[in-house]
Amino acid sequence: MDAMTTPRQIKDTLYQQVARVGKALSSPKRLELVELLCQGEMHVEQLATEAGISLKLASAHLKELRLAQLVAVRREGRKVFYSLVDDQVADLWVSLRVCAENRLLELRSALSEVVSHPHELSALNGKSLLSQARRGELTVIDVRPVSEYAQAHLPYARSMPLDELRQRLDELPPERPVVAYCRGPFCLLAKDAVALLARAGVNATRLEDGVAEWRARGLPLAH
Amino acid sequence: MDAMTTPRQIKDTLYQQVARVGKALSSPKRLELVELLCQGEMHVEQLATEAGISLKLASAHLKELRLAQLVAVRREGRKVFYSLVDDQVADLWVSLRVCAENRLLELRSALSEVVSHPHELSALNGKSLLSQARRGELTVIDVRPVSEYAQAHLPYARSMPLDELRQRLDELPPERPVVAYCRGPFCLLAKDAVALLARAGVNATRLEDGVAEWRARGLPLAH
DNA sequence: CTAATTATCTAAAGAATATTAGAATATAGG
DNA sequence: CCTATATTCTAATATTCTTTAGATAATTAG
Repeated sequence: MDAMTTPRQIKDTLYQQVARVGKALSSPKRLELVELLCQGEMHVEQLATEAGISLKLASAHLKELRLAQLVAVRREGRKVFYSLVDDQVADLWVSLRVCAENRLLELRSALSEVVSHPHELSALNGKSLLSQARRGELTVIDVRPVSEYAQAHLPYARSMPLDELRQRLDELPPERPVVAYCRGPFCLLAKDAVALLARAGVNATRLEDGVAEWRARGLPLAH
Repeated sequence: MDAMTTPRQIKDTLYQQVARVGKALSSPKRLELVELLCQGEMHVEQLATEAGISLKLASAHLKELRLAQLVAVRREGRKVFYSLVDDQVADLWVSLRVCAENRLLELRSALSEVVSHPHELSALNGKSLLSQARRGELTVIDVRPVSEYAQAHLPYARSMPLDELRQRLDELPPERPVVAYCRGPFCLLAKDAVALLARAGVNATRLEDGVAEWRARGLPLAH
């Protein structure tokens, strides 16, 4: 079998290989796993729970991602941790999502249920948000689980996981606007946080970006 | 049917929509069609011939791309022309390819048969190539079919399709190095052109970039 | 109108994928 | 060594995707 001799065979091989990556990104559940991994490394059970699927199915999907070389595995005791191979994969996810958003109307209407309503911080003012946070003119809170905050977060952000937020309201500097962010535009945590804060009388807005979007814009992260 | 109420349902819808784009990019043949469309609009028969598939199959794949909103259709007489919806799609293709190249060893070894051997112009020196071409220190030739050159090409490039090259060797300024490019790293045209030129005693090198890669680098194109 | 060209649609076979359940493997702790 | 835990592997089924062939539709030329 002397494969790979004709131009056609060479080309077929090339596109086939790229399609392996495309195929890895062709399943909704796998995309959700990739987005979770953009937040940092997680073990299989965490991933399965967050994505709302069985541990076995999560394992199968992660295997696919591993075959496409998009994720790396690390065993620690009984737990197996997955992580993105590098930031390029996170960027690819962001590009794919943005491309889909810009094109598919159905996606936009579904997204409107998450982002819902106006006065979200448009993604563009990242730098001004950064300088306002630095000057202490507003409080940036990261409402994801602490483990994700610990791996990477926006500069000047403090960790206030959604499920602790209610009890920790007094930690917020009074009379100062709050900006909450979570895993990205598809994540519901920040939306819930903003609703909770609003009910408590706090002036709160949501930043749609998560760490992956932030980094894809070329903005710095803290660790 | 009051779908789309629970958070889980909303999320599923979102990832499903993005997966539609991922799925469109999960087939080798569709990727090849996308790369061809990066060169400009083409009708179905052209696409089928270039990709080495039947007209029917090409039509079916193009339908998939249309459903994912990646391509647009235009009818002109009996011919149906397809084109990329916008440059963002071309950028996505380039990102996907680069991501795959950086990750999959098999792809790199297959690619080495196309790019083969050393002294290719590394992609990075695009700007210096541009200024050398402007000063007339080297001749840049576009060896793709004229129709593709006509839609977009590198600045200072002249059209010298591969199948006319042999007869038109005398058009090349003598004693000046030639740089040939084609549709991108996966395309064989420029490689063949360089081989042909070398046999004719011309100092020729290949530029791996095609117009999509060139534009994705933020460099200007001519029309 | 008819014939020829170009492309899409429909249907069907075969290949590949998603999902689930049960068995197997690796590790930690007793 | 034995047990519990965390995960992967295997096998099976339902679904979806790719590909081909035949029928159909749209357009142009005569």
